[in-house]
Amino acid sequence: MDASEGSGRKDFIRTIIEADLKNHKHETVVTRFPPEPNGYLHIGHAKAICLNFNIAEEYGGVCNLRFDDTNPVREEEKYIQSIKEDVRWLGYDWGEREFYASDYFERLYQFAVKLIQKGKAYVCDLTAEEIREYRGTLTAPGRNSPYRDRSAEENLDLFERMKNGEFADGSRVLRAKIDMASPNLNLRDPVIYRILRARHHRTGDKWCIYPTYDFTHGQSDSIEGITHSLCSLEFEDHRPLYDWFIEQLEIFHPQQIEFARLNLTNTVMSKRKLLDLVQSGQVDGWDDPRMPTLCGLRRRGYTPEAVRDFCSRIGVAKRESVVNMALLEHCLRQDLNDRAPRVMAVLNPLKVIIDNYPQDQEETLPFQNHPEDPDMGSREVPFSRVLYIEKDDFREDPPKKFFRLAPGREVRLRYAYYITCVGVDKDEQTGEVEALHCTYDPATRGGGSPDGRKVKGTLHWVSAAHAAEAEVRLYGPLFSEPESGEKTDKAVKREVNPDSLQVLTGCRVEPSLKGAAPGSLYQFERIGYFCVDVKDTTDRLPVFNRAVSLRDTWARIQKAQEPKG
RNA sequence: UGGGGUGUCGUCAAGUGGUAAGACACGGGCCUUUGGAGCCCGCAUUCGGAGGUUCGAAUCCUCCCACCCCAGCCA
Repeated sequence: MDASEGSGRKDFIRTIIEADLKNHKHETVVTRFPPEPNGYLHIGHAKAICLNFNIAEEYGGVCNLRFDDTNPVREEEKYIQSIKEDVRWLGYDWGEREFYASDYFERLYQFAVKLIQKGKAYVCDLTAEEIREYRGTLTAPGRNSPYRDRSAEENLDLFERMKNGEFADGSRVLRAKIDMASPNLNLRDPVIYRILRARHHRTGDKWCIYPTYDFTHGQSDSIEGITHSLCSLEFEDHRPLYDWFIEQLEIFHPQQIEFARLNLTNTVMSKRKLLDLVQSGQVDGWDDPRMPTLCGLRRRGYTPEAVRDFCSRIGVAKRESVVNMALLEHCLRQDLNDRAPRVMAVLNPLKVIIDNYPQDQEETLPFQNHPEDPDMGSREVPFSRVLYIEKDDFREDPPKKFFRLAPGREVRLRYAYYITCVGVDKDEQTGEVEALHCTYDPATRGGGSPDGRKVKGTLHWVSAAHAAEAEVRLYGPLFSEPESGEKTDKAVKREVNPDSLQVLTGCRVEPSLKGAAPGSLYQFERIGYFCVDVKDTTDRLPVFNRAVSLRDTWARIQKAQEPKG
């Protein structure tokens, strides 16, 4: 694998792990991906998933899937299903190693009891507001709770009664007894258990007290024998607390290593902001193809291979960064270039009549499914007198470097014939071009020229009488500005990019696309990669989502030609 | 004004005292029955800043600056 080959391309986490293995600090590697089942996974999670699962595989270890389900009011079974589906889709298999923090509730309770017995935890009757007030500030130390010095016996009794449901929700908490003057706020007697009468999706009504995340995560890692607990930067401050629990409890000590989470240009990554987009109706649900969610990317046409390639290319480090969306798109193009069958589709049809092609004649022409991969075979595509080409492929008054069709100009129809534009039909009122008249050269059948003459352009086309109708959805960046406001709240309030979705109706696709399987991927030649939409495609009308466009050199030339202003 | 982090090309990112990898993007060329793909070339005399140590520093020392995280009974 990558980690063992190459010299300079190992990230700091793998460097640490290799040292630990070499020193025999650990003989094996156990990692985990620990999502909270309260939302859908996005590309940022994919970074963590790939990191944890790949490391386990590279070093001959294992990776657990563990749901950190310690807050029943926010978590739901449906998220567990979607998370499992997404991890599986990415191509990872956790085998039997599917765990739940809630499976450890009994043990966690015993851990808490142990802390109380050691005089390291106490039941506190302060209200939430009072606790906050007693905590102090960033610069001022906190004050001890008046309940801090209760005896172990009293604490044990109270804690048991908390568990037994004798007290009202929120009336008391169990706190670790550490140091109210610590400059690290996490060490100022943090709450480790709260009373919460909420039905848990897995343990039902068995518990009315729940451990906090801080009291759960590290110990769950310990219980599972996680050697390297990889998490995001914001937990750096919590590490001393987790270490304190582990030491007090005298249990296996996993090593936490923090890395920077993924940010991407022109989108947002936080669950809250994504939820805002969904709830405000600015997008069409979690799997809207514009969303950076895994279900959104999947529906858009992203492949797990492309996502994994992306995750391996972005690297892992501690500095916070924003990766350019162009890299993600590049990964998809690279993957799909090899695998997507090529087809013809005309998004904005312009009628072309081949004047010298016999009225009632039609024929079939062989097309390669992939010009660089003969193994993908070929197909027959019908040709006839009336065709459609792309509106953009004709200019009555062509600018410099425009290689496509124009009056008097000859171009090649892909795999078909050379045609020359001999006339333009226009609407008398508007002057809009309605159809083109062309002549074809029968000697160029298949697209080659026996006399060796060259044409500068090759156009895609469909036969009007044979083509199928389709709806095509073109997607652009969710937000128009690169810094999409991972940092500021107003960013989400800003509307999504008005050009993020463009729906094209009346598109014409070659007949082989009739009945294309939902989810299947194609390259529309000269346009981009498209995925048959799994939700809205019907028997009568296929819907195609543009996963990513092809690199468009002409667009760049045009842009360069634009008068600057 | 407390604590914890981070600062290397437009964007990611290697480099850990021996004289700045790679990728994306960008620019140029070749090739081409996708203006696609592929191929070739170019792209940081410089590593947040200023001093210092050293024959030699992005790497060590000092000071300074900028940015991020922390005051949930969220995770």
